[in-house]
Amino acid sequence: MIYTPIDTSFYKAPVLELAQNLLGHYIVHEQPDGILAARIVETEAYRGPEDQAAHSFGNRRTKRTDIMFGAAGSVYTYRMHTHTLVNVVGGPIDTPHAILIRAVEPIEGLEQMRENRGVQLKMHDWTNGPGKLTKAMGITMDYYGHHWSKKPLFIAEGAGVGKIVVGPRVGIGNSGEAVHYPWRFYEKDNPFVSKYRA
DNA sequence: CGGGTGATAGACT
DNA sequence: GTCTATCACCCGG
Repeated sequence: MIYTPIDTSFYKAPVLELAQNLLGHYIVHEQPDGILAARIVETEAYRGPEDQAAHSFGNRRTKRTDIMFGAAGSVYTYRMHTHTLVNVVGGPIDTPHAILIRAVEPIEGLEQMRENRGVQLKMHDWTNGPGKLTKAMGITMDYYGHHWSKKPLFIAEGAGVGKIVVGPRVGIGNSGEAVHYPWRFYEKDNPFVSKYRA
C-alpha cells in the first residue's frame, strides 16, 4: 500500500471540524524495518486560550507548549510519565489549538506493532489509548515540531469513516466548565476506541 | 529542586 | 467492569 501525505491546507479548518475530519484518515510511519499505518478512530479538540483543560490555557507559553503557537498541522508530542502522547496542532499562527489523537486502528505493520507493545497482549489493546498508540507506532518526542504533511511520519487520506459520536473529553480532571465541552469525537462501535471512565 | 503533566497493567469482584 | 499502585521526563527558579 502506497500512502500520500495530505496537503497542509487540510489543517486550516476550524479545530472542531478538523478533529472530526481526522477520523478515518491514516497515520503512517515509515521506518527502516517497514511501514506502519493505522486509522484514526478517536480524537479530542483543545482550544488553547479559552479552554481550561489545554496546556496552553490563557496563552500559557513555555518551551513545551511553544509548538502549538506555530503552524497548523505541526506535531505536538508530550510525555506523561512513561507514555508519549501525540497531538495535531490546529488554528492559525499564535492561536494554540491542538487535537489529541486518543485511539487508532492498526492497518499495516501488525507484526511490528505487536512487538512494540508486547507479544502477550490482545490486538485490541495495542492502540486503544493515547499512550498505547504512540508506543505501537514508534512515535517519540523526537517528532516534536515535525509536520504531519512530511515523511517519515504523516497523515494520509483514508477510506471514509462510520457514524461519528460526540461526547465529553477524558482525563482532564477538574478543569471547570471545560469538563463538559463535547469535544471528543470517535467512530461509533469501533473496538479500538478507548473506554470512557466517569 | 519542586511542580506540572494522566494513562497503563493487572488484580480483584 | 472496576479499582488502584505505579510509572519519568522536562522545565523554571
